[in-house]
Amino acid sequence: MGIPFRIYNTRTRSVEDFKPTTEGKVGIYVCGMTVYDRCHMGHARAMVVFDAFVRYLRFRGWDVNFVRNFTDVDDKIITRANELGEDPIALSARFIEAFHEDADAMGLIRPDEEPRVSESIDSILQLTQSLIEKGSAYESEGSVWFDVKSFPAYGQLSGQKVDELKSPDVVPGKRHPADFALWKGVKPGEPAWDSPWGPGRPGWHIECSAMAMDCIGHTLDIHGGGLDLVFPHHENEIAQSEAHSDCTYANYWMHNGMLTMSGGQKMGKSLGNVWNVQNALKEFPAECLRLYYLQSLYRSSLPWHDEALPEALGMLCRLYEAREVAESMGGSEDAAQVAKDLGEDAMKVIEIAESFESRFLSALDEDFNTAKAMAVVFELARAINRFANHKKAKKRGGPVVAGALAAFQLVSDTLAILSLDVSAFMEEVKTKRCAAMGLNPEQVSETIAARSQARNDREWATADAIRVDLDEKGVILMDNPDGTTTWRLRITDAS
RNA sequence: GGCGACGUAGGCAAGUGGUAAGCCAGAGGUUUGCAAAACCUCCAUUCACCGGUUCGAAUCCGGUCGUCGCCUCCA
Repeated sequence: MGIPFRIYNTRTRSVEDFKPTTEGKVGIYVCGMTVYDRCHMGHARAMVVFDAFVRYLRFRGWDVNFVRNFTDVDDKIITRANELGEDPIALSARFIEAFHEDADAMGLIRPDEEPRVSESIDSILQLTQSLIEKGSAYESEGSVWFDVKSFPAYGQLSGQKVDELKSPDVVPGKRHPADFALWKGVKPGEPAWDSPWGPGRPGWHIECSAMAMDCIGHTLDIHGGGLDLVFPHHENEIAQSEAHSDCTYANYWMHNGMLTMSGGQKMGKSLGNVWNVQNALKEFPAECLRLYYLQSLYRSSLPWHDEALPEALGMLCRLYEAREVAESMGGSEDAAQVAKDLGEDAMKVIEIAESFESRFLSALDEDFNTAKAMAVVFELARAINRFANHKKAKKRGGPVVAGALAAFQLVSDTLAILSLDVSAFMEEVKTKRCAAMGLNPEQVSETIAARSQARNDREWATADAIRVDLDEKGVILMDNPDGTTTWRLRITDAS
């Protein structure tokens, strides 16, 4: 069936009702990575956003065909391969493997299809041939160019006008500076495939059109990707696809915003400010990255800074702790009866839990507003904590928080946040933060045992000295009411 | 030069015509052997600036200033 939703369409610059091409189905194609290096935090935003979006769509009953490609034949790959003295296809295969490692570690669902350029050459050749036959492309010196002047609607997505583009490059054989290569004649040291125009390789944009139409059809419901791809990549995709099929190429264009650096710079390797996913995941749980991305609207630019992940981790811990508190509550009475006995804080939990699904999902239904949706989760967490202050909540509160636990499950089902077992999550946090801070968990435990002994002996001065010492190392102690001491690591840089 | 987006508290960030969600930081309090966590209270008469429309605008319109992205590979 599919519950209706609205989504911002880059082409019309407005939020629109989504209308599927086929009842109940969503065909979505997302531009994946050009695989010549590891996935970094900027790429990861796109991956997480569309991963969550697809989960949400499926949860809402849509039959989703999710396709995300690998561009494994490309100038940058060839350049990198030549630098390393490696075969380009081998190099990209290596980074596809690395991407899958990172994607799995981030908890991303695998797309239904992950086409690669190197495995789609036939389709690319057919599409190119078709464009030549239709008069939209021309061959010149072993290369084939798309004739932008033959496509009047060129620029519909980005608002660009062909003749007003900046300092076009001068390439022999091109009729118009904005014409772009569908097929590039072979050059020494580059991979090549046979074609009717001689050996060569696909151009810059043709691969996505070929793969998308292969996997989904002439008309995609949604085409996604980073905002930086709007021009020329997506513009060119539209031109070549529509010139070929005479169908609308994509009904909705959904673009995620960029990660921006605090100084206004973009994350880039030359600046030495790239955090790749592999390294981030050594220090932070995967859901921490998800929360960082999903706490803002997917199409806004998102500032990256050193405290971004620590802050997200703090938020995530807050949510998990609230869930733990709720899960630890017992009792089997009627919820309404317990609430009546325990007062308005209990009523408040029930009230927020009851309206949760509606508020949370309607936020996602309106342009996938995860920021707004997550705010409701925090409201629920606070209500639980407040309720937990009641002495009888632990014994009798279970029925009261049942709805809240269902709400957390909903968050997990749609956004894949709060999807872990609480203790497993806490353990992961401890392991990763210890590694990040260079601490030995066993040593910490021994030190804490010594302090517990001092506390038993009521030697407060000794106990406090140990606390201060550990605190300086970033270890924060929590003395529980039952006499045990648990600990966690400082995550925001307050020191 | 062209195209586009954005400018909401100390930082981040929702809100797109009806009187400012949420997170972090900060101050005070409850709790605690001391802490931590949690909870409570406080923290934007105001949404870059200037005009306009309206009973009413952060939200619509016009202008000004500023920031960013794209126009070359880019999530």
